Amino acid sequence: MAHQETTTARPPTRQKKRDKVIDAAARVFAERGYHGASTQDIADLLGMRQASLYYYFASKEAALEEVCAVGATGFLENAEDIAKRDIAPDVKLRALCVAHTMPIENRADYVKTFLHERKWLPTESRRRVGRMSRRIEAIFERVIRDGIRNKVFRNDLKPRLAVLGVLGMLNAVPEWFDTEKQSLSDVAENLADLAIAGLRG
Amino acid sequence: MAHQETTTARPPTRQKKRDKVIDAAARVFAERGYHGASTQDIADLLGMRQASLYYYFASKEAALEEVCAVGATGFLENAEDIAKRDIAPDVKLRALCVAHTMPIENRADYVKTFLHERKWLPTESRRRVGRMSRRIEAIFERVIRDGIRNKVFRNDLKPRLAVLGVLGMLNAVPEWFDTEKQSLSDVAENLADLAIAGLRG
Amino acid sequence: MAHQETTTARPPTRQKKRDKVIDAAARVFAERGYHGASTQDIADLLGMRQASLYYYFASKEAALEEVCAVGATGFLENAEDIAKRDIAPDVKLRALCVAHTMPIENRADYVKTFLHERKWLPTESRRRVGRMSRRIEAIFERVIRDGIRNKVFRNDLKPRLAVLGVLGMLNAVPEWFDTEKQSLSDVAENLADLAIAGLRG
Amino acid sequence: MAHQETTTARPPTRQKKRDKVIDAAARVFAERGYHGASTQDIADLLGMRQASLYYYFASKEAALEEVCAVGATGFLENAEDIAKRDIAPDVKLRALCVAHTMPIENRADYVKTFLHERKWLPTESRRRVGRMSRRIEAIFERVIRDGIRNKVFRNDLKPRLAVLGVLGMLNAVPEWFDTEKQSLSDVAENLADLAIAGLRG
DNA sequence: GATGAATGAGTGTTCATTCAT
DNA sequence: CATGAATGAACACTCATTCAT
Repeated sequence: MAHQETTTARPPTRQKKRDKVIDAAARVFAERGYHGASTQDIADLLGMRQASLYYYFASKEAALEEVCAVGATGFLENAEDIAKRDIAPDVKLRALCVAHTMPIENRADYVKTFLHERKWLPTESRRRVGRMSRRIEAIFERVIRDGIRNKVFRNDLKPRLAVLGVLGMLNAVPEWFDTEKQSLSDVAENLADLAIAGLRG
Repeated sequence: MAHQETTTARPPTRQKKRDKVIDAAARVFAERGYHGASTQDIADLLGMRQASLYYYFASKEAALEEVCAVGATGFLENAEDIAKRDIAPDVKLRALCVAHTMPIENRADYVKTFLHERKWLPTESRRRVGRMSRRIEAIFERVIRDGIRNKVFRNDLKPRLAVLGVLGMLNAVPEWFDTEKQSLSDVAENLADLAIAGLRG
Repeated sequence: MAHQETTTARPPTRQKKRDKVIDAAARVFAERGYHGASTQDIADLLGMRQASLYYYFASKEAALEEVCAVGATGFLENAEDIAKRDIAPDVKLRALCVAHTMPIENRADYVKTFLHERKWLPTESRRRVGRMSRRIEAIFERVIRDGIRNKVFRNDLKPRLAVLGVLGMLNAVPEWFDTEKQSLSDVAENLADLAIAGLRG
Repeated sequence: MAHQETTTARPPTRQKKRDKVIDAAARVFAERGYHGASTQDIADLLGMRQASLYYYFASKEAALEEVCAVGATGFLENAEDIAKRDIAPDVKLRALCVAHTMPIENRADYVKTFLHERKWLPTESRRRVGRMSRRIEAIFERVIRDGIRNKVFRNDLKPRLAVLGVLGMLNAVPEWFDTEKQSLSDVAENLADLAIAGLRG
């Protein structure tokens, strides 16, 4: 598997290699922060020379944007999928909460980078990534408003604030979660309980 | 602790100036992140030359530790004060939540730096600051356990997880809070409601 | 000389493409200077990949030499042609001056590169190109000496100095000449007037 | 003289050192061209580390602008001085020509850099330097127009073109002038003769 | 107290060139 | 013919830190 690169199968190689480079960038950005990470660190992780990275991305900033975009997309796709379902607001919110923790396991580095490092992006790309963030928040806000209207949630809630509270709670997970000590789905269910109970009042 | 040598000593001047330097460091670390901040940035903010900073702190890392310590202390002092009171667990938790948001307004830069940048401290000092973090968490955990025992909170709660959920929610506040658009005490009360309702179930 | 191998050979395609490559190099060298030009710039102009250029020239330096040689040849051929004619020195000088400005219009990039960038050639090829320069100067010097002998020009002239003066004046043209604002032949006649009047005294 | 730096005299040291740095930059830019020159080359010439240069200038571009400005000023000051004199146009033009060659001897590196490298300056500073160039040309143009009006010069002259011709001739001097083989003032007089004779017709 | 001067190490990035395909 | 991939060397520039004054 490791050295099939030279096999007859050509198509995968190119994109696969690029993915590996972005993977390495995500890992290094997640571990050391954007400014604390050097392109040399990324190259080391790949066993490449630093200059060779520039064959795969135009700049460190471009790599950061790509990593952040992947991180945001991980959240968004799940959320948009669930948003479409025709289910009760509290059930939907639980699904959203659980889904929101999932990328933390299989895309941890992308998620961490998206959450903590996107602020260092240059204005232009920060806005692009910011738009994705707002779409995620909008999905949560909609389900909360629906819940209030349906009397599933308290009517003294401030929806925007509730969103920020719930997402704050969920987004903190990658900072303390440890695969070896906990089951992510357990954690997710427990936090969803907390959130839903909090909104029901 | 290390730098209290001059605290009680000569009047204001010496210490006052030192505080301003640390203030500037806190501001710059909060705004640009530890690795994104240069000592030049700090000097600029003070109208000093970069080299002069070293009269006030031994290294950039030392400045970071001091800022983080102040940030943590802001949380800790309030929390320990409340912990001692003899009040019902839910009332106490509300007080803790509200108190935990307070430093966000008057010590925003220290708090942000403590929350986001302490991870870049060298092992030794990271541990020192980490110990303070754990004391804060311990205070929250105790009140939650008390609440469960007193049947004020649900008994299916996992206390540690609940703590991390609540603190995640609260610690996210500085990322989105905007003094000009909201009242911090309103926000604090609303989030406390969310937390307590979440734990009551 | 070196690259005439393919000249008379197979029809256009091969040589034509090669000419385009050298054309692009000339343009880029003229616009950005040899050191400020990258092979990538040349490739961009051709819609090629950078690596493909090396099929057409052995190195950036080799391309520079070729461009310079073409530039020098443009001057030389005209001058040698005129030198052979049996006409009065002042008439001949006028013809030389006018001819010397011609390549500025149809070979501007080659001429500019020859004039300004040949100094960056490695010793060996710089000498080859330098020899052509000196042949051009020699032609001008001969006609001036003839003019002095024939009393068409002042006899207090220092021929070498006069050559350098006249050529300095003419070689500066590409720096300020603008096809859209002036007619090159007008300019040429006027400068020739200046030169001849200067030599006549 | 070389190692008086440590003597009791303080004032000179600071500015003197800065001047030496710019001197070195001028020399390196003149010899290798802006793009062919590395800041390392400049540092080597000074026996400094490359990083230390940045204590004296903000960027390579800033150094280039400063060198060019000095080069232009060398021309301008002389020319403006002469322009004010109340003398016949042909006499004045001779003085201008002679003066224009002077900086070639004592400020050769600055002059060469101004003439050949100013085109690589970023737009903003290129304009600043360009304005100085135009002031020089304007002084030459004025004296030529005066000469035409006074019938000292031919009335079929195109003043702008004549300026460019004369300046082209003079500005080429640094490319071939060799202190050891010629006397600059001889050269200057001879070229002035050429110019004036050319304009008289 | 504060600073001017300097520096070593490292930063992201560019570039001419090579070579297997 | 042409290119994708890679690289070593160099590049301008930044930075935390030091130290004599």
